[in-house]
Amino acid sequence: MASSKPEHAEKSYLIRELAEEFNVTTRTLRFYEEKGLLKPSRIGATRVYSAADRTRLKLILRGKRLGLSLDESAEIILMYDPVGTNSKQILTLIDAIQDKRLHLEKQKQDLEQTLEDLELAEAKCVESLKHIH
Amino acid sequence: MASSKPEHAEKSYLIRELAEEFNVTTRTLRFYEEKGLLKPSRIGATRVYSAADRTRLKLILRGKRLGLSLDESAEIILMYDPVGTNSKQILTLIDAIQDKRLHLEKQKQDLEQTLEDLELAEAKCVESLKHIH
DNA sequence: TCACACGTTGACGTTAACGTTAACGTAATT
DNA sequence: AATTACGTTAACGTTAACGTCAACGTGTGA
Repeated sequence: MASSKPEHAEKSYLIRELAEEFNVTTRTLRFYEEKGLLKPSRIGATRVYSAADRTRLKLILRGKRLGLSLDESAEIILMYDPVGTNSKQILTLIDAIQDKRLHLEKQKQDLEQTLEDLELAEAKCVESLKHIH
Repeated sequence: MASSKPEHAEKSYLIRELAEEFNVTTRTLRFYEEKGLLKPSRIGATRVYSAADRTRLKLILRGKRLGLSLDESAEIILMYDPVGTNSKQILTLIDAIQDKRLHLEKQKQDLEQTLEDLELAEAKCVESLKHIH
């Protein structure tokens, strides 16, 4: 085989492709890059996103749906892959993770409470419908 | 008893009290009022918040912790007490409630996924600590 | 060759949710 | 009477997360 292409090259994406897939604008992707959340490589000037970039984007957007700021999402993403091999740094990281988890657990409670309330509200609506007729 | 005070007057609050209890600034409370989220009564010029106001504030802040905008929280709060006696309006409301519930259910999934991820990240950290020593 | 679709980098505009400052009134202490 | 502590309105400032130009380069099919 004379081809110079590696057999298992990782999938890569152009800015437009990623934007369409996740339903964000290209401006958004460039903005995330400015903030250091994505670091696509380049071919000439045009950005080329790796599978890892895609995953990070996914996580960012998931964070957004949770109401997290971009910085908070960035923090969390950093927690996912081990940065420091130093044991002191790891301990710090564990602390941070536990903090975040506590916060999210609280959020989960709020969420469940709100869902309950809405369920109740809906039931009341249905009930009042019965009595109208 | 010659007292003119009703025996079971509802509890009321000054702006400072509410602000301190919920750890927000008085500016925030006034801002919420501008947006129509709170409607304290007045004694002269100074605001007097009722128990109902307090509850609404609680709901607003719960919404914030979920990442909702003030407008979204306002919507939800409106869902809690029946506005329209009209059956068409009630049907519309039920729809809106179901929409919101769907959205929150999605958010709950995101949240649980993130919690799982963090749990895993923490476990990895703990593990790597073992191998350092 | 020329339009056209796609990419790029600035740079200014916009909205939400308050913060901050100014300028003032009022009620209780000192 | 003066200070202190609280309240008020009005208005401008700030930050985050993009939107929206403008001005330009690049490849490709008619």
